[in-house]
Amino acid sequence: MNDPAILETLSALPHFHLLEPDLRERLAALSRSRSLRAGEILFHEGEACRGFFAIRRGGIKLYRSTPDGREQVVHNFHGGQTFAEAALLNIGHYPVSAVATESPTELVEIAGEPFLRLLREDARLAPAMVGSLCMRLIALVERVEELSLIHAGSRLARWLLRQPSQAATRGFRIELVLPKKDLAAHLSMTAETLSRLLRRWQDEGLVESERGSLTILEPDRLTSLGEGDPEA
Amino acid sequence: MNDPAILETLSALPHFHLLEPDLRERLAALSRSRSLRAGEILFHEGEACRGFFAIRRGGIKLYRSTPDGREQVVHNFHGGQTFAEAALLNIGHYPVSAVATESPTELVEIAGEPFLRLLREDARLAPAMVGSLCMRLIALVERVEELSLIHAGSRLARWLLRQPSQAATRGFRIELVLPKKDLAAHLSMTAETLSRLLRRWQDEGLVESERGSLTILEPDRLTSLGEGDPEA
DNA sequence: CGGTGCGTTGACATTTCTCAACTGTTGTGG
DNA sequence: CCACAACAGTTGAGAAATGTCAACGCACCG
Repeated sequence: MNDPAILETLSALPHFHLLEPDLRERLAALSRSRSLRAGEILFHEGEACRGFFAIRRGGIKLYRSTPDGREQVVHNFHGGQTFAEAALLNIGHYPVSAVATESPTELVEIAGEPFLRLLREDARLAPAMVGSLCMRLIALVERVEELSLIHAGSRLARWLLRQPSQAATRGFRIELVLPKKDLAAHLSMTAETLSRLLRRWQDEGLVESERGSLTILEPDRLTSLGEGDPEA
Repeated sequence: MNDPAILETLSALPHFHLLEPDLRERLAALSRSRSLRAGEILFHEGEACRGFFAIRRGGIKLYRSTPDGREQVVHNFHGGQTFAEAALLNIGHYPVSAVATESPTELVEIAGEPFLRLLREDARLAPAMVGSLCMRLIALVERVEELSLIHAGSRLARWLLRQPSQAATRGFRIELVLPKKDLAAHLSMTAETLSRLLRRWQDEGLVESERGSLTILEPDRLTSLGEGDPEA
């Protein structure tokens, strides 16, 4: 329970990394570690919200099940990210389901009621959260813009250019944290369409597509693809 | 400086409209009006953050200059929206540049340092902002879900069901605040596709489509359309 | 070695976009 | 009051993008 790793994980979060140590320790005191294997369910859509979560390692997929058995991915979270704060702070239940996507996936769960109490009692906590919520908002707005693009190629180009990338020999290399089929779902297209897009761009020398990574060779042409439909 | 319109503008913001009047007045006291013409720069990327902004009328474009001299549009804001909170609350400098896109563009600037002080001193302010930021987060997440749907019909059905509607004789009537072509763009489809969808649904007795309003006649079938692709 | 899951490719069906023409409304100026 | 332009909305025909289904290769893992 009193895992020092909890404190460490919390300290690294955008929500809390500006907090004074004593406050971080009070947060750690109302948190606990959880470990899941790939496929294990963390919570179900509609469940009462008992707390929110920070990811130490692994990944969590938020999804909603449709009546016809398909599932719609709402978001994927990875190490260093938090989720379900909004559920806790506003609506009191989880609006989506959450499942671990990797083995192991290690989480810190911050208990809901005690956290809300702390939020009311200590005036330093809320301002810190305001800041990090703003960051999340900005990221989501960018996602909306991206999804609003009509052409699958534009959406992919935009996504590629927004990824933090490491310089490589001839271009920018992007390590994929998702399998390509999940990337396709994230971009609201089928795995086949993504595959064909990447193949065409590779043939044209725009990108290099490998298993687990993508390399951007001609950022400028990608930018124009991302901006409009000209497709050239 | 002591423009009553400032108080009015601030009161209409989601961030602040639940605040007690005395607190709103303290906010107004540390705010000032600004007016720009199209093309005027509000702030430059990298500049120290002096405050954040609410738009009274007009528009603001946030953009980033790329090394090769081109500019990448990050977002466009319009009346009733706020921006640059994240810069103030989190990183201390503007990560993008901002320019007015219309003449005139009228803003309220909330001074950064005094605002942060007020945020620390008055414990009512931050929780209010956390609440409204969470609401925006949830709304955006729903929008992302909506846009993630592959079929145009699903997106439209979901949108229709999310609108606040007034009961009418036989169904729920939705007053359109946008022209249909703008609604189509919002749903990431063309005006023609929207028109054909509405015509088909009207022929099938699902909805009633008029200029300026839509009426939902069979919410249940719309729900199933919005949930999956069965299209029946 | 066989199984499982990701990624690719091909053939085909469907949706959706594009382009163009047409209608009806609204607003403007003579 | 009418003619006319401007614009939203509709409709049709054909093209293009994208989804669906099915088969296959390839890596990883027990």
